[in-house]
Amino acid sequence: METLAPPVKGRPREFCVDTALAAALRVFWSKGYEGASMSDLTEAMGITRPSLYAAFGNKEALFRKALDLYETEKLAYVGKSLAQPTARGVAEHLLHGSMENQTSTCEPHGCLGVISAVACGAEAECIRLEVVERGKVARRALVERFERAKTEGDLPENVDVEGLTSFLYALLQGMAVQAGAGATRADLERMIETSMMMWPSK
Amino acid sequence: METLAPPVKGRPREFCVDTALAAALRVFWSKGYEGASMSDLTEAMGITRPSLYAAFGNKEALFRKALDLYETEKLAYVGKSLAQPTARGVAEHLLHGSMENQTSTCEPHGCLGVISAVACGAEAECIRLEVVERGKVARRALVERFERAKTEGDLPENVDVEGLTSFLYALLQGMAVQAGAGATRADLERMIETSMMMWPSK
DNA sequence: CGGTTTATATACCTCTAGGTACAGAAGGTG
DNA sequence: CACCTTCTGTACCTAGAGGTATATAAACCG
Repeated sequence: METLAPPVKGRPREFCVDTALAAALRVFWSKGYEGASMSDLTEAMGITRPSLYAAFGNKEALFRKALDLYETEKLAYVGKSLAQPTARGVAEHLLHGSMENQTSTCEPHGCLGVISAVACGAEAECIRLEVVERGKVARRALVERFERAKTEGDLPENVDVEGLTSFLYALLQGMAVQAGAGATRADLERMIETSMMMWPSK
Repeated sequence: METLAPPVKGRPREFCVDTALAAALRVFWSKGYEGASMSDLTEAMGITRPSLYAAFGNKEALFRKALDLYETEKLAYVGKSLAQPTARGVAEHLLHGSMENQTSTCEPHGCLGVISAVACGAEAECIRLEVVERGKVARRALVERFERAKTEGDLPENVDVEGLTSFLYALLQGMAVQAGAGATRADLERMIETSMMMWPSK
């Protein structure tokens, strides 16, 4: 852990960096990178502007740290999903995990990744590229998992793994859009159930 | 048509409103409502700022007109899709039409509706609501079409129509996200083919 | 205690956003 | 021709964006 040897020189900061970052994440999550203004952020984080800059660098660096936090904390279910014994289990776990993540009553709806991957202004372009890139990494893991499933015999031979991955990804992304637009958990449950009824079985 | 009785008083305008609107649509389509600045718009439309305001009102009104144009011109395939004889045909036609619309070589990728339905700043909130609302209208048409399909016997009795509609909608939305993130037409073709292999049949 | 270091708070910077005032140009009409 | 109406172009407005200079406050060290 990084809690070793805290440089205790100088005036101690009056806020908790992790708490403030969590607050920033919630703002980005609900408004997107560009939609979140520095004033929104400082207000939600309960700190002043110079404190924010001193602790996090600038808006872009803050966003990246929030994105890291989102991945490690809110997307933890992805790792568990990939570890499911069957391809069907992977898909099911992923869809349910995503649904829970996106329809929590105490956190913003929708998906930070999807919100950020959709184009907005020009200044956000490099942010967009980074988010898309992170998404591609996860996608590759999914492709490999399904290829393994094929060799293990729990996916039919004639299934196009790339196509199936894009399909599942589309469901996840679509779910994020719908959750952001106000779909309820029950709505998404029905969607998932219908989807899983169609999932290819051997 | 509205070409009747053009008020020929005063200095004639030096640009074509329809052409300018089409240019504005392309800007909104690629950058979203907030991402498109007035300077982006005037430059693409080839007119000055006061001309834009005189002809279209303001940014929001311009966007709504662009959205109308998008629906009537770029989403014409939706009507044709709903007219397909079978539920499977409807889904297939919709997916292919959407793919073509979103991966044209001469127009922006992705879907204006999805870009605009994803949250950004606070000023865009009412725009977002309008776009979401328009999406719901189309969704209802799809639900009705699938209910008809069920009575006509080309969808299995046990299919949850709402769930199936959310499912198809998710695919369309996911496709838009992927197209915006750089997916090629070939990528989407494979996704569609895989999806249609799973489509419920009687 | 004074000196050093780091955090806070106020007040400010520049730049761009959406939007507009106003003077001039281009057409019809008497 | 003068006159009225509408469009065009420059130049401007206000508000808010991201970011920072500076003075002060709070801890340590010697």
